[in-house]
Amino acid sequence: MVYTLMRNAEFNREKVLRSAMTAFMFKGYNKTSMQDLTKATGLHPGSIYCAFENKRGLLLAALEQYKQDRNIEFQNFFANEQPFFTELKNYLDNIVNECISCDSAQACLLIKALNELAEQDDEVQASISESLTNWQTALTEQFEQAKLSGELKTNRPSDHLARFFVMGIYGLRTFAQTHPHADVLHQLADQLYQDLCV
Amino acid sequence: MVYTLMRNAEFNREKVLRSAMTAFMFKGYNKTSMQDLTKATGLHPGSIYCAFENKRGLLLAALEQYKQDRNIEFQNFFANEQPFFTELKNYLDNIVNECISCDSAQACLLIKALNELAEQDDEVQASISESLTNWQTALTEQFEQAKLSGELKTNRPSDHLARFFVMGIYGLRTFAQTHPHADVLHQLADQLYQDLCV
DNA sequence: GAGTATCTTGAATGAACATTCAAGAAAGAG
DNA sequence: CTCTTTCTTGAATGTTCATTCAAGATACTC
Repeated sequence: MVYTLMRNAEFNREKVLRSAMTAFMFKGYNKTSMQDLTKATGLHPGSIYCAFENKRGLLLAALEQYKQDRNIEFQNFFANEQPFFTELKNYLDNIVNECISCDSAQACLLIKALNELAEQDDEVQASISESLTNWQTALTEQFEQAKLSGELKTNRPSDHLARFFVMGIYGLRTFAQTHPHADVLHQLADQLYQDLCV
Repeated sequence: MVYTLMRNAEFNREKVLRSAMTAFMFKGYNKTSMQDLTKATGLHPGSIYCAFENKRGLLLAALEQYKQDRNIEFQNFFANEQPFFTELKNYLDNIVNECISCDSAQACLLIKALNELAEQDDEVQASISESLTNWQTALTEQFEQAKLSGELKTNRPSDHLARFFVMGIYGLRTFAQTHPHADVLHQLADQLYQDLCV
């Protein structure tokens, strides 16, 4: 008797991870209890521990899923179907709107978790830093491409531009948490855009 | 028999609040236990509850103390004893060095608590937002003064300059948590400075 | 020095928490 | 249909936490 094919877990891993993501974004990692997570994911404690080892493992898995989802979103914004400046502006506008919404589900899990856990957990810190660095690199490539195509004229190196842009977005997201008027956020984003693209 | 003058609390309020500040900055509000706080402050639970109502009250008091301490620091940096550009550069350099140190005691409690608690606690959010707005206003005044004295030549309004500077610092502090090379932080701060003062 | 109002102490309390585990359900193989 | 493996379930566990409170210590008034 050889048993090769056995039962699979019944839940949808992506769905579960996206529910966990929103739960973590809503209350932060520490304030999100296992009870919150069982409610959000629909999984029972045992299933979570079986699939993800523990609460921290669920966070790490959710971070991976988040990273993947945001990557796909990024590729859609920079599909090279429109002029670079238009694509960059749309991308930034989207972030500004997420900020304005004040909806925790539209925040950035990476930044949120980084701020909460960077000093507490080296592995989480490393995972997040890597994702953010990849994002920064992807932006660098976009700036570089725009320079090569002649759309972007500047003597500043592409990686400096990407870095500054990233810093601006970190700042924007924190600024948004002081609940400023939407105009203020638009103006700040616009200034960031001008600083990079003129 | 009229008893007017009674015993005072024996602890030094400022010292206690500064200890609490560092404890909160080290682990964040939620992860800092009352046990951590009794160790850090040297106070017994009962004393803390008597003086500050509860853990949250201690945070609110610590935030007030932090705000006051940072205000004094700000006044020292902008004492009008040196050219505006020098003072601004020194101020920014100081922040960059705090970022480079990776010492949680040198982080910004306001930003840290804002990121952790903004969505959870309206009163804490309001207290922090007010402090940060005051800081921004103080910066606006410095830019305005520099324009009046002819040191700063720009057609951008002072409050826009201050806002952008503040956003940059929020961004810088988050960026620092990804542990970049010190040069990168210096370069980012320099670019922020250039963008405002040219 | 006696009396009293106030502050200090830290063990006790109960709630909330992450995690475990044994019993039950389900599905593929023969 | 039966057996075995795997997954699911959720109550039980032990820990940690914020908070309380009654007993003790202290300093001021008269």
